[in-house]
Amino acid sequence: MSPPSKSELSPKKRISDRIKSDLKQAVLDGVYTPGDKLASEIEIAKEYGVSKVSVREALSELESEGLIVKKRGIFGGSFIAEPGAEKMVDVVTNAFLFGGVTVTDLAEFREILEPGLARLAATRRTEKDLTIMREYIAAIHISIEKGDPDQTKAIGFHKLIADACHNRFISGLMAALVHVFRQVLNKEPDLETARMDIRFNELFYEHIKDRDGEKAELVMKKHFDALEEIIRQRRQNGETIT
Amino acid sequence: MSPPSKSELSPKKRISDRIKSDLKQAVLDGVYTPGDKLASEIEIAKEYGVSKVSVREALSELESEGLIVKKRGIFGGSFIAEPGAEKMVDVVTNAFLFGGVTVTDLAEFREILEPGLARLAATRRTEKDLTIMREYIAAIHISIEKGDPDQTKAIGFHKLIADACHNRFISGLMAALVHVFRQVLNKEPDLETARMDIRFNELFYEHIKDRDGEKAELVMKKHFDALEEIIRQRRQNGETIT
DNA sequence: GCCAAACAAAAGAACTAACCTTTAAAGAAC
DNA sequence: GTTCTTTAAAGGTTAGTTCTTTTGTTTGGC
Repeated sequence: MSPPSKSELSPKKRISDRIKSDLKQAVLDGVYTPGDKLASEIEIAKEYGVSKVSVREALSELESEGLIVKKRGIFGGSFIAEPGAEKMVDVVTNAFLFGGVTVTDLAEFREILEPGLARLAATRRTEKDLTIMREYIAAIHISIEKGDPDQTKAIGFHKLIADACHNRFISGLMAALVHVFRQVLNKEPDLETARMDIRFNELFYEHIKDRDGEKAELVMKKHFDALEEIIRQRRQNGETIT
Repeated sequence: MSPPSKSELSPKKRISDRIKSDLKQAVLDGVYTPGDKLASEIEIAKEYGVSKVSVREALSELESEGLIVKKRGIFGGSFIAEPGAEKMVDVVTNAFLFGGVTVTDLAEFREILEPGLARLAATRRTEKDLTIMREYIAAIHISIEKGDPDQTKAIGFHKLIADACHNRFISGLMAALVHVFRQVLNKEPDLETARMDIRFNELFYEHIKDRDGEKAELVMKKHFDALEEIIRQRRQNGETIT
């Protein structure tokens, strides 16, 4: 019983699908640009000769996909979303939560990717990137002194490194990964790990400041090795890790 | 699931949002597992005391997010989607098309990531992975002999390498990237490039077969260097690249 | 007996025609 | 000038109904 080669004939598309792809194509064709306001639901319905409900279905799906933003009230409507890979966060989160992806998968991925990002960030970083990193490190120091070493904060530094690459895809992807890890991570204050992380961050900052991609990459590798060691120890202590 | 940052107070959630998050939570809680059939739209509507239009809106969005699959006809209904990061393809495509991501961004990302994948694949690959790669190479050879060196096929090998890592996230991500590049790539037959690609693929296959991660990584790096050189030459010839 | 055509029923897809809620501009009251 | 109230447009929701798809079952012809 061979599954009929995926999509053979017409799975009888919904009209909402037609509206959706029309609108996507219109954006690609430059008919709409971010911020543009679409016609109202009723107008679109008339235009297509369909009911308002079908239009709503299309628009709702487009919104859940991050392509448009809906606003209520007078002078509300549907607007083409501003560029930005924010929705990547949700999708990666979904892929993780519902797509059979494990934390181990994600950790492995990061271990492969991030040393390379470190190297790139060192060559691309601007003064502004450095400033943001400095401020971030200072904030973590304060939280450590307060005795509240929020472990979910340390990981945020990795997003800053990604941002310093000045590559929108990389920034979006890392934002998503950081988001997932924050949800999953052990939230109990752990001074020892926090101190290790901050030392890494500071060391890393120096190499990035010096535009030393080689060392930045190496430090990142060592950082992941250290994390791996911690995980291994915890596993031995019987802690379960997804 | 969206980060509560942006929105401060109650942007007066829609009821479809409540149904959506309820269902997501139910899946996370293990109430439903992949393949499970949900109650019919009418039943869910009664259960929540809302209209079935609202339920449809929720379910349509969930389907567009890849969480459920809807089937029509008797014995149809809504079913929890099988795990698999297929939807990642659409999201990454969207991030690229509508999120201000350029082909250059993606190429850069691949250049950073894939050498690492090559190394991992060499250590993880199974006999089955090798068989699939062999068959793929053979198919490309045939297409070259036919004088139809489909350039979009060569890139498919990168997906096989990713699959050999046996990491669902990596597989999903590479599927998405390959998909985008296939849409963007020059589709004109180019025998020279095709021959170069196939040589790379064969070389790569050997290293993976020998479980030589070191060499596999190196070959991948060189492959990207070569591609970069081609791009640079084309740019000098005045071709525009997104 | 066997296979094809017709039928039946469940569930999603779509429509109609209302009414409710939100929201920000604009005007009124102070 | 500031604050309160009005108001209209657009999205959000509802109820009831009808259309379409799909697959198991039945029927009928051979």
